[in-house]
Amino acid sequence: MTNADGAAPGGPIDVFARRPKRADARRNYEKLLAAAREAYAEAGVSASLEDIARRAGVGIGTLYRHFPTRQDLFESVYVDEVEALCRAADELAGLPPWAALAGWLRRFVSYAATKRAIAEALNHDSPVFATCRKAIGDAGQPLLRRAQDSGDARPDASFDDVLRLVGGVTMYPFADPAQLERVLTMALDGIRVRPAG
Amino acid sequence: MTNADGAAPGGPIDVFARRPKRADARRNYEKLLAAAREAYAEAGVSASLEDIARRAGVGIGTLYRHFPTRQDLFESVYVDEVEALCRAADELAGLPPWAALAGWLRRFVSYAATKRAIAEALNHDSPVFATCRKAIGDAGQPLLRRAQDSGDARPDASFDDVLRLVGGVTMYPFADPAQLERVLTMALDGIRVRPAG
DNA sequence: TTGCAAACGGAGGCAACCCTCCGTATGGTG
DNA sequence: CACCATACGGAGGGTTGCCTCCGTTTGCAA
Repeated sequence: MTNADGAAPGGPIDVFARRPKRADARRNYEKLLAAAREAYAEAGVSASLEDIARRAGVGIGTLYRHFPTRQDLFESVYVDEVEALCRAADELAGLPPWAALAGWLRRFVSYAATKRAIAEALNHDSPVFATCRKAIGDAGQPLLRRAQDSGDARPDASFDDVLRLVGGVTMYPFADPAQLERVLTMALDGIRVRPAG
Repeated sequence: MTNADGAAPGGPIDVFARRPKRADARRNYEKLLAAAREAYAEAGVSASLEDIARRAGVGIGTLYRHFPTRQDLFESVYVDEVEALCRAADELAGLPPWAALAGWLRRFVSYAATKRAIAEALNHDSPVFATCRKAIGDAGQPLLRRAQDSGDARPDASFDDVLRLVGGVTMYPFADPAQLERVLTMALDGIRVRPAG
């Protein structure tokens, strides 16, 4: 699923074709991505670009060369996250239907929890976001369908419904992990078909 | 529960003692609150103060006289919302346990939906927020307890758990009201005790 | 080693926002 | 009506962030 040459059609989301080739450029590119991830987690989408460059230890000019617009930087970070999420779906595919769905949704939560900022920007429409949403759907939908076919998940829930419910849960950080667990359980119970007896 | 003189102990949250007395001042005060509500809904907590003054049709100086800090303005708007929410709990008290709880939670959602900004700030600690959180608890807790006593709501859920679950649902606006309804139903189902057969 | 395309850093001009200060206007009371 | 405490508006100084531009540095291929 990961192929050596970064440009294979149908491979990872195509934004990656952009990754620079020269050694120093590439190094800075990665540093910027990491710094941005950090800054978004702390300050939300409105994190200052100059702060990001500072964190990365590069000049502001370098940031702009790699990511001409704020949106470009944001999208690149986002794409990374989405890829990880999609990979998780593959890994869970072997489990029984409900376990696979629940496991993936938990993963979804932990991804959304650290990256509040990501959710904030999901509205903005851009081809990249559209692609990513589709990628998430392709990864998660089969899990939901399977859980519905096996009678575990309620048949009237759409994939989007489920993401909204589960994604909302961790909109704000939980001080107590046990509470996250309780709330998440309630959410999953809301998705599950009620047992007959 | 609402008393004519604004300063009675145990009456509405005491921030309101601050409301100005002169007619023009009072008018501007209200215009600023309304403008801020609007701005927060559109731009989140980081809405520009100058924009708020502009919307209200008053000078920036006037804004600062009434609300010396950003926090002051924010809190005043917030307190208004919380009061409405508390009033709703009283009004619903006559219904059967589950209906009362579910009704209040729906109200809670609609309050949170328009005011994304409010949720954003729930973390910040300040005496006013603490008071408001307590007021919300005082209003809603009894509804939950009653629904738990009657066997409708799951006994292992804390009030805070419930608010998190339901509040998260509408973190992002729903284009389709029917979807909001579906998702909300799932959330409420997660809170409800599963019927025995 | 050498040469140059590619990449780097950050100064600087511009815009938005924050908040203070003060001269002007006005509601309400005597 | 006249007075003044109260309230008003917005100019202006300071800060921060955005983004462009260009002189300097560096990877790498020949």
